[in-house]
Amino acid sequence: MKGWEAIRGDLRARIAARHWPPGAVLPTETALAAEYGVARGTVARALTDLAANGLVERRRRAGTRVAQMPVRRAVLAIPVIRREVEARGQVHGHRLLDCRSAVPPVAVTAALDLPEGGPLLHLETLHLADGRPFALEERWLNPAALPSPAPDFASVTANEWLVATIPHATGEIAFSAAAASPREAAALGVPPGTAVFVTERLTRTEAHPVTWVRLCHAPGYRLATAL
Amino acid sequence: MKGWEAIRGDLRARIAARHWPPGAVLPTETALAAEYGVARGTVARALTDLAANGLVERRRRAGTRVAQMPVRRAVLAIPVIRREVEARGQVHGHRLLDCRSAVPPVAVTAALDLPEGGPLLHLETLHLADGRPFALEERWLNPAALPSPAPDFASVTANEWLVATIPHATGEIAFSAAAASPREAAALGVPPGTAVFVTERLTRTEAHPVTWVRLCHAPGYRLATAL
DNA sequence: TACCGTAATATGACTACGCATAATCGCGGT
DNA sequence: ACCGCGATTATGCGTAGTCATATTACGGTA
Repeated sequence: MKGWEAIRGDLRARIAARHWPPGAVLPTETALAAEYGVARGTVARALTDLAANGLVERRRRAGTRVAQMPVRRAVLAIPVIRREVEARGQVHGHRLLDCRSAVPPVAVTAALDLPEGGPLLHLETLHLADGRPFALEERWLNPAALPSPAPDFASVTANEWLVATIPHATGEIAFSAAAASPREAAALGVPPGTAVFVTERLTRTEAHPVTWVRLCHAPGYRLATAL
Repeated sequence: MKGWEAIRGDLRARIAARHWPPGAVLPTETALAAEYGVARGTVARALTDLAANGLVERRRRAGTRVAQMPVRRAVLAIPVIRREVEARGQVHGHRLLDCRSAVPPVAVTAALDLPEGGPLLHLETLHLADGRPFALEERWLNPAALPSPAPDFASVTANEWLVATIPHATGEIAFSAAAASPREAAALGVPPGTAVFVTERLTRTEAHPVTWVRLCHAPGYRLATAL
């Protein structure tokens, strides 16, 4: 390896080896640039990257110092479900269990910041991996945010259709554990009350709230990442 | 706002507004630089940042194109438990339930990449929020990775002691849902079989595997973040 | 028409500047 | 000893240019 990534790597190693202990100020960009024989900008890139990863803290004039209690950041990739299944070497399938306009629970309208009582499009989809239940998706879609006509959600999952159609939206995501409701248990083919991993996601564009989803994963699901 | 962040924002907005639909190639850095009246490097920074966030894909010669199916990245901050409890406005406490040398299950030695049969330090800690059970921590520590003497884990949680002592380690983290074992249920004060949120973490330095932890969170726990 | 080598070109990386900004340091006065 | 203000200085950001590299497009040849 070479270039600014090599410098980043070397700095990482020296920090890990406590060459600069936590809290210590490390040399200035200029000094490091001289040491590595590169331009200041190159060292700055490496340091900026380390700062972005929380390994060091940088303040103007104060210099760069090794973080004392680094808050670990885990970057989770949240792919489309089909990708997730395919990444496990399985075949993805899905069945649309329900698709109609209905009035959502207050919790949903509140989360979406929509007036109470307005009907939303309700979808219920069962995702399959190699033909076996993988996750149950319950989704409320804001019709005002959808182009018309709405697509055929039996052939394309709402999940994929949304990322393709309204790709660049913001939102929140939350993970929790819950006991499977009778309905969820039946769909997933597990005993009621089984512990299931739940993902709840909220999506909105600048203009509209778009969708609220609850994904109920079949037992055995793990969300893993390096940190 | 101004500078490269303004350009990034404008590009984001134009992408969101489908000025460049997904899959479209956007103008060259040179063209954009001319349009915004800045140097190429400035536009490059904005584009590089967008690419890092998965909004666009960049390839040499091929140009920059809007991502078709952006993989959303959620950045989770994994704080020390005390911080997590205090962030909820509660008081953190902990009780050391167990602390002794023992031979861990094979799953643990395998995960830590240690020879089977070697004894590790086993800790069991109950974390409290406002005096009520918050999470049960089961931890196996590699004695070879610890400075001696080992600290008094009754007064400092292993969690905090480790981030302070061995701050810059790598590892993996995984989240799942499980039914509380009788022991876990008793410690958390819930019925056995209750669905609990489980965090498993593996930590190692360059020199040694350090620790394996399983955190069993009390019902109601949610791991949330913006995306 | 099919194939292959070469030229053109867009991004990636780096250098060497300069100015802006924010902290800190230190000097001087009280 | 304490306080305040200006000088100093390290990072942050931007510009302009060079070289490297990957990939495409094009044109010539079989």
